[in-house]
Amino acid sequence: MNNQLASKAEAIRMLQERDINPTQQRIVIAQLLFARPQHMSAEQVLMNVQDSGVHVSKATVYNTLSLFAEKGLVKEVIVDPTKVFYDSNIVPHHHFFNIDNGQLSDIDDASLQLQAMPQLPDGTQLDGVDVIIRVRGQQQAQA
Amino acid sequence: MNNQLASKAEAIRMLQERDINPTQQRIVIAQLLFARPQHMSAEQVLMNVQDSGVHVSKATVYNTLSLFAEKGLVKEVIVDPTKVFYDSNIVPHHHFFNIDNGQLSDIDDASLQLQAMPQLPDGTQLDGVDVIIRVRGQQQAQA
DNA sequence: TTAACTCTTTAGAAAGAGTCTATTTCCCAT
DNA sequence: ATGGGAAATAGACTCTTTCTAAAGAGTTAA
Ligand SMILES: [Mn+2]
Ligand SMILES: [Mn+2]
Ligand SMILES: [Zn+2]
Ligand SMILES: [Zn+2]
Repeated sequence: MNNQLASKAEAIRMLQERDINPTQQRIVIAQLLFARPQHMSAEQVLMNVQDSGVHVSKATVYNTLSLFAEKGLVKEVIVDPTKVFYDSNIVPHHHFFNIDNGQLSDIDDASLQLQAMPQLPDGTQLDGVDVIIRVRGQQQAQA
Repeated sequence: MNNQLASKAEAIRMLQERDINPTQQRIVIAQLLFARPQHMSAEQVLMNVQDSGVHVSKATVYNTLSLFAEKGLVKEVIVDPTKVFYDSNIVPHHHFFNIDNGQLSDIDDASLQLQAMPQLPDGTQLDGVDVIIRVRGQQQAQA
């Protein structure tokens, strides 16, 4: 249903652009994530990579996702108290989160703007703004 | 530093208003939470209640916080991947989250408005909107 | 070629938040 | 007092994430 991967060459290029040593495991995880803009949990990454025949350990998946987030290749989305989502779409945008089925989806950036940025607490700098619109309804998760 | 409790009578009244049977444990947790608007984790609630001399189990703290959330007495704030915060301020408002020290603070509601509500995904209803402004800086957590 | 070195990966143990279960306790109506 | 439903409890358990100690890969230097 979702088996397309980004090319190996493209994955390597993306890693090198961010000064990430393109190891086998990092390449295959990048090919999976950057096949298209998507939201994946660590467990989904692990299962998808293993299904593709490459052996990657759980620790490496976590290490790699953290590294990618640190280097700005993916963005962590904190919205479900039970797990972190990694977003391969790093264009600034916000999210719908369906609390009935756990589905996370992007909000068209044009359709949501903040009126103004509030003054930040003293001595702090802006890191980012996350808007989550929680919705209910639709079928339960189909996984 | 933070020992004031809401009165027992007030706590009981708040519980009864929401059709919650005012048991000993629920009353003392309510006295703690509603002493003032604040954000607490389950663990903080457990420790504070136990410090006050009342014996309450971990399971009861979780059950009670879930019940309060379900009944609308508190609001869950999902912002830190390692734990849920319970907000005793249920007036609609948004949050600053300091990723360096884990501090959660309220944004004055007047200073942050959404320009418009995007169209929701088909077949879904609005549950709520959470805006989190992540900031960096200041000392690490003082706990 | 081998040795040394650094970086990465790995299995599995460990940590921590949250949930579940079986039992006991509490509270109230009779 | 007693019976019964609701709530609380200890502690086992689950699940995500992190840590640890050891093995592997790749690179450079002799
Ligand atoms: Mn959790
Ligand atoms: Mn976690
Ligand atoms: Zn997204
Ligand atoms: Zn708040």
